[in-house]
Amino acid sequence: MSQHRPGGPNGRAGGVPALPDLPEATVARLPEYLRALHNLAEAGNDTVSSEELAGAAGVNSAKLRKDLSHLGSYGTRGVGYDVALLIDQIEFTLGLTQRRGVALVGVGNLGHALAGYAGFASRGFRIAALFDADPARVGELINGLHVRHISDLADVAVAESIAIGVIATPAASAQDVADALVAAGVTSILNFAPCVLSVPDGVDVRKVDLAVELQILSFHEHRKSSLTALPGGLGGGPAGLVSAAEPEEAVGT
Amino acid sequence: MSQHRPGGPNGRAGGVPALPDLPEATVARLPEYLRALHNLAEAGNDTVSSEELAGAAGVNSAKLRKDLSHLGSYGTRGVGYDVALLIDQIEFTLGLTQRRGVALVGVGNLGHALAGYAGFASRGFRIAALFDADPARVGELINGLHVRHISDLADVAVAESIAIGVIATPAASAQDVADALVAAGVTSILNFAPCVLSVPDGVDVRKVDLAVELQILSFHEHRKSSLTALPGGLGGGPAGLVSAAEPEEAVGT
DNA sequence: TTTTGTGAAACCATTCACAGCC
DNA sequence: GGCTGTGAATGGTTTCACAAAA
Repeated sequence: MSQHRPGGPNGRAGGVPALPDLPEATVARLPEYLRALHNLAEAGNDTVSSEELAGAAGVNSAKLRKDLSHLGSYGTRGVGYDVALLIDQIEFTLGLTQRRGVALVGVGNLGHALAGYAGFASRGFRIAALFDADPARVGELINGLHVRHISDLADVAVAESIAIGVIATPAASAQDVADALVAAGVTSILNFAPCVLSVPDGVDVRKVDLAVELQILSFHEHRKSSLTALPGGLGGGPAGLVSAAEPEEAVGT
Repeated sequence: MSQHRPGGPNGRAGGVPALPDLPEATVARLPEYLRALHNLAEAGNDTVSSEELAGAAGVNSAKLRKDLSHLGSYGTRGVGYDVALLIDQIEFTLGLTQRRGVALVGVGNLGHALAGYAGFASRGFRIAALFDADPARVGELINGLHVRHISDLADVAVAESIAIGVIATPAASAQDVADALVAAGVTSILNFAPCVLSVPDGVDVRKVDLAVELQILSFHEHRKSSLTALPGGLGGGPAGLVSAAEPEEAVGT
């Protein structure tokens, strides 16, 4: 599987620059750079150095530069990066120049919150439809959208040109929902249910499991607390505030 | 890197096996194995092969075996792993044998949902206190807990022996909240606000950004749709259901 | 024979350090 | 002089393939 397509050196004249395929690790960081850049732009910065931008995104500058170099980047030596230009570059790369439609399935506790999350709209997505399997919830109005029954999924997905499905159901129904999404032509799924989904090749699934995040933190807590018992000590106490002041100003959600 | 502590084969009789430090990638997968194991146990399995367990956890078996070998694992050649034993091992490693207290700050849209999320309680955590900066919300009863003002954080953190803080506030206040958590002695933070936090050494931060997940999916959508335009084609259509049947049965949340 | 545990190989990601350009 | 872009070095992760154990 190793090599990418041979087509190679992407300095093509005309249209689309034919997406060089980026390392996954880089892709996962681009959204973070984008957020930091938007903050900088709002604060009135025209250019930014790799050092500054890296700081605002929480990475080191070498990594940032290497990441950006993969996009065939647009920096100027001795100066830095043009903020506006870089925003455009990254938004194009992430496919955010078209606002993608998202279907949210499961309007329970979490689904309800996601449906109301302003961060989606403000970062390039449009929640286009809400679904639930429970007939009692169908018709409910959430954030300006009516909840529809999941059996309507296929019709709505086409009509609203849904690209991405978000599953916020209990684990027991998640696979059925995934099957329905795939059958409706959805090829990207964000899964909040704590279970593994199986989907055909060509469909991407990303999983977010809130309890897993806590468990990972728990591991480190566990390790830290057993270290304090050790000879070397490592300074056990609550460690007075050190937090370096940050340019990061943050737009409201 | 290769070798763990020289003390090696940890069939020690008495006390704590003194945590070998695991690769981060392994730590991040243990919770997934644990979930799969709980499902298997509920389904009545006593033992499981690496192949089966890997399938249920969505990884390949070589990776699973290497991960488990880092815990000085307890498999039997020719047979597989003892499910109950492995559950204990992983729970111990993750520090889940003690139920950790969690403070949740910010009871807006998302915070509200997190406060009601049953998955936390069922997987080793106890939401011990809710906080908000908005006086209008203080006193509100959510899922059996009263919302308290954030100025009480330090007192409550000690009284309830809070180990982990969850930030579900807007980005603009997240750094202040993080500072307050750190000052109160919290050394692990799960941050849902879309911003970078700076914290002293020794404090762990994990970040979950819902919009970032969608943006990563968007990238792959973008790539897929530009590939369909290419000569090779790669089979563009919605691809009929292939989803292999899975043992995965899933406990309700 | 089945299945684990693990060296060795391959792969991917991060960091270093500096040449090249502004 | 300052800063980007990038080869080369390093370090971590995944995969392979098989010896050893039950």
